[in-house]
Amino acid sequence: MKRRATLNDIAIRMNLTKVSISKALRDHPDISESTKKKVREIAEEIGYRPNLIARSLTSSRTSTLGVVVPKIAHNFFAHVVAGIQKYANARGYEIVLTVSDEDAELEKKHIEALVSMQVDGLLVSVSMQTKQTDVYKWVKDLQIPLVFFDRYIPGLDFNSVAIDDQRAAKDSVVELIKKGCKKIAHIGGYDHVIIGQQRRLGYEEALKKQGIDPDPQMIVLGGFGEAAGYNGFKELINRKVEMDALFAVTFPVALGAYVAMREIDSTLIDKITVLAFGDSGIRGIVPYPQYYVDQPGMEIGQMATEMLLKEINGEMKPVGHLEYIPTRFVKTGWDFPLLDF
Amino acid sequence: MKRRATLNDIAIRMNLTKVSISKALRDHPDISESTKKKVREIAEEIGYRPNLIARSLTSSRTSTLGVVVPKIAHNFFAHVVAGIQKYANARGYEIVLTVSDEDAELEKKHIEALVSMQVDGLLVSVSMQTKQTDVYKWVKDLQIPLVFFDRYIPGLDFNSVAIDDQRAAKDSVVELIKKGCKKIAHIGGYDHVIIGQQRRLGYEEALKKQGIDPDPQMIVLGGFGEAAGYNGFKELINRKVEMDALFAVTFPVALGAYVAMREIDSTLIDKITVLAFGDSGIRGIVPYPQYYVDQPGMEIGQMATEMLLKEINGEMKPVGHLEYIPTRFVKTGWDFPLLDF
DNA sequence: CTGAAAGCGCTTACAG
DNA sequence: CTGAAAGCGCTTACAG
Repeated sequence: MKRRATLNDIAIRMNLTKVSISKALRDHPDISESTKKKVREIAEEIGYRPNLIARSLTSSRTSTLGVVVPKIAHNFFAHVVAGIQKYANARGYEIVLTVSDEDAELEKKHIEALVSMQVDGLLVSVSMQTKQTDVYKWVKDLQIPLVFFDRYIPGLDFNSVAIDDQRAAKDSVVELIKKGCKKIAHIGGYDHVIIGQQRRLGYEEALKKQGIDPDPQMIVLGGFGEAAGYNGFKELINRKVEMDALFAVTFPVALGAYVAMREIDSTLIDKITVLAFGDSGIRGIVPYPQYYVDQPGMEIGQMATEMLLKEINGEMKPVGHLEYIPTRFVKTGWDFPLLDF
Repeated sequence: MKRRATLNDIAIRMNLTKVSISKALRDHPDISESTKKKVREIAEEIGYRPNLIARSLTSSRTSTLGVVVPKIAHNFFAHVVAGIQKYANARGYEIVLTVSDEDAELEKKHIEALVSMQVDGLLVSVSMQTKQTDVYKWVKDLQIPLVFFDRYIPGLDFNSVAIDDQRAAKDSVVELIKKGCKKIAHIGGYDHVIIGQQRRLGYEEALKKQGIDPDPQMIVLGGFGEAAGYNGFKELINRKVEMDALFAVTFPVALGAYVAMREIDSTLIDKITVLAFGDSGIRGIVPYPQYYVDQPGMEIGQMATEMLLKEINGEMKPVGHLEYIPTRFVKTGWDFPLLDF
């Protein structure tokens, strides 16, 4: 095995000390151009790469960001991570990615591990189960920059980036009403999960604004996944609710509802106009759901990273600022730009 | 700011040296149970967490794996990363995730950065443009364990995990023929990209096996994205090719083909049986493509990580072994287990 | 423009 | 069972 080259290897060959080599390589003004040139040549020749671990120990910076997501194999979070990567890499940071799998305990462990790794900052989207905030208070004590994205914990003075769920829900449901839908049911998440609550509130607000009294019979709460959508739709049918439209809290919920419709009476699929939060991730061959709220994952990731780097560089303070990224109300259509990978 | 606690802080409080504290915390047999207990209590009390950077510098292990993927916001790679995470975390490793964006230069830079970070091993899926193998030879020289997944470079003696593209293509096309399809066109990738070549070869092999002579007119090569599918299908129509089935090299290619069909004559959508590599990632409301080859991303990620850890632990040698993960030929259907997030 | 000294927080190997 | 010594590869702060 080739032992990895160190500063000293270059120093010996040049009859200098490692201090000078270190400076030369970092383009420090102390060193003459001719020396720098020579150093770079030899470094190249022997394949020298700085040991970032050693550098981090002295500089107390790792140029590394810790990320915690609830899931990675989900279209939305995959896009957020893509946005984080893009922004961070362009600025010389690498990403340590961890997945909590919606488990508050795992989330805590990952944050502790990332702090132990001395990441320069943290980007986290909390799991749906997270109620304890001890870890976050500990992170705050240590003054480690942290920015929440998508799912945040209010009241801890961390900055956050998210979409304005309540407003997006309200505006979209208003659009639906304007397009002629009169009886809009809602299959929602849970009220103890912030996005579930806000989307339900937005839905009710929209109805009221349009002079419709929200009917508790038309609302089913129960989760964010396919099963929740399936069970929710069956429950609406059990209750003999009449509807011409359905507002689903997430795309998987809409999907579950479609499965239920197909089971009950497949003509319902074209009779009920569905609005869901989140893109299916596939366009062009599926005309359902008819409308959706586009959640710009990339932009959320980029903005969160931008804010985090500002905190790291002392250009921004953690003051509990919540930055909203605008969403779009989209009709599922056939014309869209073709992507070439 | 609370300065982070170090071994020495505990040592001073206990009138011991940091060496003993280090041993106690690592449960070294040298230390008495009572001392260990006391050390752990104080560590807990003052919120001590080991500085992994310092530990890595002495132990020359980081418990960190470097990952390079061409894309992250793609269903398949997101699943691979999920599999890597799951397996690695369970064994005490963290993941540094990088994205090459299909750019060979970026891929190289990321690998260099990961090596500088002293990762214990590398998991990489090469970009489609990668032709230069210098970096990989350099990694080999340094004896850093590396396992390729999905997209590999043969001939460098690294182990790899992938699906058997040729065989999966062949078996699936044979199935299609058995189901009655007689004129199967193919929209393929490029021959210089290994998966493109293998899938085309499998397609031709299947036809021959079933006594059909492959017709070059029925094959269009041109990429792996939506645009390639769109243009490919138009080209087939230009050539006045008659077909009752289409084998698309990827799901996006199938999607692009569907867009073209809708433009040309939407009844084609039900007349042409489409087989694609890769799941749409959404089930239940889309009956298209009618068949697909399921690529088990999770399992690929897990197996690659398992092999990498074996190399790191000296239980496996890099000998150019290529491990195939089985795929499944699936009919797109309505019944599937409902996921609850 | 170059270098000697000190240290980052930890572990390893050796001694008692 | 406990500790003194040395060092991982680098950077910082100071001196010349």
